[in-house]
Amino acid sequence: MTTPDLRQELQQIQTDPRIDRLVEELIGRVADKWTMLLIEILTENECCRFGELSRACTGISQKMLTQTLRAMERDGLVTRKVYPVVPPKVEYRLTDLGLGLSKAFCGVWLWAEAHHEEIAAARAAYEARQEG
Amino acid sequence: MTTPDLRQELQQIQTDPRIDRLVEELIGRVADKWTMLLIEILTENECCRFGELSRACTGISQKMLTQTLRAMERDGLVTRKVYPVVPPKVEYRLTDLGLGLSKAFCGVWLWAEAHHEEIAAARAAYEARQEG
DNA sequence: CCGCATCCTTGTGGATACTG
DNA sequence: CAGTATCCACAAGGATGCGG
Repeated sequence: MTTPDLRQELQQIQTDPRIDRLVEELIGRVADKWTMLLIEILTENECCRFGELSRACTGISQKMLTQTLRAMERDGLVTRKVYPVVPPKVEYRLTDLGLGLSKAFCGVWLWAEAHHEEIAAARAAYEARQEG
Repeated sequence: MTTPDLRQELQQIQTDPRIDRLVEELIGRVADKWTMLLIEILTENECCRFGELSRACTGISQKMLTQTLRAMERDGLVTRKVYPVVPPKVEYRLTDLGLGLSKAFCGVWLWAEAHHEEIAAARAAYEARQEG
């Protein structure tokens, strides 16, 4: 697995506390389950309608879907194109900014795919320890 | 900035829906603000006491700190070592698993550092559009 | 010093029903 | 089809006080 040392790169960034706060807030906004899933989906099929997203994003409620998409649009991660036809047609697609985030998330997905068994094991071990 | 194509790697993973659900759940667990911050902090200073973490992790409440650390311990991301002394002394440090996640998060941090201004701009533009 | 227990407030998110 | 609006349950999360 190819893992370059992004860590070093990160270490070298000047740390202005005010910017840190902004960045942390941004992380809080963007690092949530639905946002990550939607970005994944929109990376795989470049252009999606509301209903497609709704079906692809298993378990999400209409409300959360709308809400998350709005937030992403606001943050410039996706564009929302409305066609003035009946029945209505709305298309979502990632912006370059969103695509960048998608790439950044790849590492996390790969990590999760690679280690979910280890984590299940760790949990089992933890439970076992509690009982003893 | 060095960004290898992790995307391709990710694409090639076989997608068993059952595993996908596990992975998504894992993402939901791990992709939260406090977890990410604590991992950052524990990457920078390898070994931390409770109080240190409390101070380093600005804004976190005692409760959330304990809760998050427990969850991380349960998932095998950190170890918790208790010294039987008075006053009590407890040390936390990342496991190899936790360190791997730390690396995976680097990309997201870098992205956030690099683009927080763009996002602020996107938000401003969005607000402006709403008023018009 | 580390952390659990309790109370209480706020917000998150699901279900349902209704519109252009 | 693509939402908005409303209601409601539950859980997240802060504040405080106590205990090993």
